[in-house]
Amino acid sequence: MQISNAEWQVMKIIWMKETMTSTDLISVLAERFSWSKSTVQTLLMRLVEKGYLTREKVGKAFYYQTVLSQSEGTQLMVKAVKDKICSRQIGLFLKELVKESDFTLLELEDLQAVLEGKKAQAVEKVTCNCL
Amino acid sequence: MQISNAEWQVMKIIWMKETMTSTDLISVLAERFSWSKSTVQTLLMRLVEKGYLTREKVGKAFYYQTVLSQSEGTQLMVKAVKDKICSRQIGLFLKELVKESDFTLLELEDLQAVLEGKKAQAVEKVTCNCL
DNA sequence: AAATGTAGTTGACAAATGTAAATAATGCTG
DNA sequence: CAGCATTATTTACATTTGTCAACTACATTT
Repeated sequence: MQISNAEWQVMKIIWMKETMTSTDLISVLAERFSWSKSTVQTLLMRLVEKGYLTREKVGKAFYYQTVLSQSEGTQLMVKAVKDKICSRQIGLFLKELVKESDFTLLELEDLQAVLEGKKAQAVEKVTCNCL
Repeated sequence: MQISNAEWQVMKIIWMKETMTSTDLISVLAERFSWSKSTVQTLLMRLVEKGYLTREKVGKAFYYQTVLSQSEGTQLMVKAVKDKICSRQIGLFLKELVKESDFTLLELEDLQAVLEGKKAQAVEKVTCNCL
């Protein structure tokens, strides 16, 4: 079961805060996308049904927390990308994404190290995975 | 207008070959996903309507070619990812994607260079773009 | 020309997604 | 406790997406 575009936005916010009440979510998302409260509730409902969130009642309001961790979410995104673009485009994809993003020095070094490690398994020519 | 999952699969194939007849597409996609010919035709039709493909009749069959180039497609994917995951996760995302992919030595060096260049703009802490 | 094959067009339909109004339930306040 | 305010549930509906079968038009073969 997939996480839709709108649902990703909800997940992102909750990951930021660990746990949140629907009221908070509603106000954040109304701010960011002018979604109505019903819209947010629907999205929350669906995410719970899909098993990506749980909620528990504390007082009058529900508190939502993620079942899927943020890094698991990131993994899913990795899979989705690998599924949609040709393996030969991954290099370009990475390059563009790097260009358009910010990193700490630590991250950059970490990534460089990973790339360095990859050199041992460097390939003559990347095999296309879509033919 | 978005490119759906199934539509990406079609685009991928056409990008591989520059131009293809629906018959070829149908056989490739039947092979890969057991889609029926109608399914493929529908997808082609939708992609043409969305303006991502054009077609021209040569003899009895249509030849489909992309309007959106493959690298433009990759750019779209970059945007989509940036939109869906928090900027703080990009580092992890890249790392995982690199781990799970193959590269030529040239690509690896190219990427390392890009990262090297990024160091000049390294940031103390990546700012979260979703709060 | 009639029959047969090929390719393309229409129409369909269920599920998923985006979006929200209306209604109900629950807890707080006077 | 009655009424108000707040929060949650139901219902709704238009689009988009995944999947096709049925039907039509064009080309080819007896």
